[in-house]
Amino acid sequence: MNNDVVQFNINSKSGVPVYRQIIQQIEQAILGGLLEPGDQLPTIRSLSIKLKINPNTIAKAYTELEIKEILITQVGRGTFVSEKKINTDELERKKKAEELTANYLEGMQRLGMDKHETLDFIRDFKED
Amino acid sequence: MNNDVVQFNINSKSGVPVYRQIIQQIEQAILGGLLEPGDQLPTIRSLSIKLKINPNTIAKAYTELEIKEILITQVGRGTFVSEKKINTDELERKKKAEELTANYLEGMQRLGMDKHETLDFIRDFKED
Amino acid sequence: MNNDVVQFNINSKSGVPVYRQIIQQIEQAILGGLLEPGDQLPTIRSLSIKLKINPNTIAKAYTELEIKEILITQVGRGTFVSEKKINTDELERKKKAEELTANYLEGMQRLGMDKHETLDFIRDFKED
Amino acid sequence: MNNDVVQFNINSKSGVPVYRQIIQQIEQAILGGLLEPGDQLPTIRSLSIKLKINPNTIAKAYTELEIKEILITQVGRGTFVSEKKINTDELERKKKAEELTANYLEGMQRLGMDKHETLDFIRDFKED
DNA sequence: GTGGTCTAGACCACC
DNA sequence: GTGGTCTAGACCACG
Repeated sequence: MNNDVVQFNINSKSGVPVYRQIIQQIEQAILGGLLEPGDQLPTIRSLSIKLKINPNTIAKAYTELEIKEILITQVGRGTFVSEKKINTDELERKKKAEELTANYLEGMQRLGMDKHETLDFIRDFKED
Repeated sequence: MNNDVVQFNINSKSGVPVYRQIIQQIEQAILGGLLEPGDQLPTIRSLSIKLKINPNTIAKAYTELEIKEILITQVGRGTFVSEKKINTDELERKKKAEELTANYLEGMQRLGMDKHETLDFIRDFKED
Repeated sequence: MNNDVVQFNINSKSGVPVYRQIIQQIEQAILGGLLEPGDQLPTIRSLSIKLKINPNTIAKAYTELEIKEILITQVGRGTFVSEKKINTDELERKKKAEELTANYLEGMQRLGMDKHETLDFIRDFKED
Repeated sequence: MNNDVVQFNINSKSGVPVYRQIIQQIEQAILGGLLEPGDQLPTIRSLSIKLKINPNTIAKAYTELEIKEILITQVGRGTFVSEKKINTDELERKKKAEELTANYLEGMQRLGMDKHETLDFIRDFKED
């Protein structure tokens, strides 16, 4: 069995708090359907080892998502995607995608590329 | 003359320090050619009013860019893009673009869109 | 000026997490009108000294209330009662009072006092 | 015979450990005379089903009360209130009642009700 | 094994 | 001065 549905990608130099990067990536994974209601998330300890991050930092991310009722945690069992508040609706997803895209296009524009050039750049971009 | 070549876009909720966002956006603008050696930057006061940000924060960004010799401040005249260290070289620019793009594609993938769908999404995306 | 509108009363032996006691008492104070929108809460450091508790524990309580949009924090200024989501409505207050009362009456009943005896007990109870 | 003399009331969200809530409520029931020396307690299994709680948790509560010599377990027969150490003395009971009452009145005060209003509130309070 | 609480302490961002 | 982030480590509750 493989819990690694979410490929966490932490950039500790970006200035974005690590715990916030985790929150964002979990939220995106839920919106994108990678994580579905009832799915178990990696345990705090396993993720902390994998990402080489202090367990408390992972816990902080999970806790915030629990307060928002996006995750549910059961001590002794693990942390799961909430069955209730599934914001998987298409609108929310589109909104997040637009936000990401707007930010991205702005960044590329500052680097001197308009939308057309950016599209070309992505097309030539090697997927890792 | 118009100082508003750079369209600053500050997100105070992102967790990225504001001064760092300013630095990054100025650097990108220089790399992208929007700002050229000798160009004047907005004064601290005007930018602080426009972005509704504490002047100290703008000053901190400018100071850091001065230390990097990317900007030069001439007392009583203003702050300018340095003639010296222009990192406009194509490689640096491409590297930044690749970083931005990789992050972006990862985010979109988590939202359930592959490269092809993302390209479609950008094409349909209305520029603000 | 006196910030001590809320008389925090922490019982570290009760088994209820300290940070949760703080949360509960702040929520009650807001519902009861002791704390009003815009009011500043004691700073993390001052409260941590007063209650002889680690600042992180206070911060954890404030953070949870911020996620719930009950408090707003401005770094460098302090933490304040949110202007927006004021749950001061009478219904919410009554609900909390009923919860408290039900718990209390159950406890007294287990100690062998019915409602009538409990009312007598309260009447004779010396306020400290 | 009816074992349901004690109306257990577990709140798993309160932060108070479940096993501690059970202990407290049994102790209160003994102090209040609801449970008398020699009375049988519900079996671990039946209580775990009724309260939807892990049997280990019930066992932990009973064990701790055995250590305190408040309960006695007779293998194959069940768990009983000890004949020996009955802390039914009036002073102990009054102390517990005062503690409960002080906490309660503080909570109500934070919700904006003084002793008089609280008495009215209890009078109008419908017993479940 | 799981997550939760709390402490102590370092460093950062912002006013 | 304010709060925020992160680490390290101890101990607890629960399965």
